[in-house]
Amino acid sequence: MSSEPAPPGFELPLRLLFAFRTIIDELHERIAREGHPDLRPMHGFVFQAIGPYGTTAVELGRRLGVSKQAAGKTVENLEQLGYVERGSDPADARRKVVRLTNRGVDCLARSARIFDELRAEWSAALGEEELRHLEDGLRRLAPGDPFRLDTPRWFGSP
Amino acid sequence: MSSEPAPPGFELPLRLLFAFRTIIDELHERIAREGHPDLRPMHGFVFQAIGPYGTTAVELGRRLGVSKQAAGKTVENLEQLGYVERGSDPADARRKVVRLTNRGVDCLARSARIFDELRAEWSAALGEEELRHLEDGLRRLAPGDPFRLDTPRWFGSP
DNA sequence: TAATATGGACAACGAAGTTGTCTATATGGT
DNA sequence: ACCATATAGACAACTTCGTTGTCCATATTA
Repeated sequence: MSSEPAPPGFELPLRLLFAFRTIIDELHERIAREGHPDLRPMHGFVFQAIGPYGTTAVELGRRLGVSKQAAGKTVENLEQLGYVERGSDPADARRKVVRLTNRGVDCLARSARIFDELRAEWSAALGEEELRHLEDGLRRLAPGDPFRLDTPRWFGSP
Repeated sequence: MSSEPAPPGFELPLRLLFAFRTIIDELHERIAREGHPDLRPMHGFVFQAIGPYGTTAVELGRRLGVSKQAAGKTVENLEQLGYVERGSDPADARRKVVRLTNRGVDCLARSARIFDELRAEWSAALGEEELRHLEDGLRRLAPGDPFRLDTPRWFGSP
């Protein structure tokens, strides 16, 4: 039993969002300094969704929770920025496989490293024990694969 | 020292976002069942930003971290939905005060109640002690007022 | 009183999603 | 082998929601 009153319920979601933003903004800032200034916040996650072996626009759309057209546009953008390239699949003439370029792989690697660094900083600030508690709590509160980041859709219109 | 290896750094932000989405989706679902089906996810926060005494579009934009024009459009939408109304300020003929209608107040009250209910459910699932730890950790990791939810802008384009 | 600052409206634009439609290619049942 | 169906991708039109730029009315201040 805690003697102090519980905070209002709306604080928790705001804190969650704010903490998320803080991490992503920080990542974005650092990766911009490392030679990727034209990346948008969610691109790192798109790279993760593409993966090292490539995928197709349709599959990417499924993973990200958006339409295949939207995924196609994202791919087009990333292609113009030089992060991905499209090739044809010899086994299926319909498919066009999206793969990371060297620049894309570089970005993905840097992003992973910076995420680890950020986590290490949080661990130092909070204590590793406490941070694991936090992660564990989040896992229990919202179980499942958090990878479908279909935020645009749900943050957008009905 | 923990003997198990730390999870990859990118898991934490995904968990944060996922937990946030879970709460907001749940709120949205419940408040739709209580007579507010046309509310979009962030409208509850907009109501909070308007507050019980009303505000102006410019001030609302400042609070939400968007341009005054964007805030004005949001107000227009909410006005058409019957959640807010605009009146003139006798003390300043330039200002048009945005106030919640009865329907808006009802929605705000329900939203606050549901947020509290959701927090209570999380408290039951996790233990109040643990939940407070979690909230406290988030406060320490991302200190400051989390109310500026300028996600649209930062999730959008550069 | 004149210069500046502020609130609000209108227009044009951009980013990123959506649905709908079309073509090309695989796949599977008869 | 063939036709029906399913899938991948491209293109177009539209919506939503943000942006900047401009303009006017009203306060505020030098």
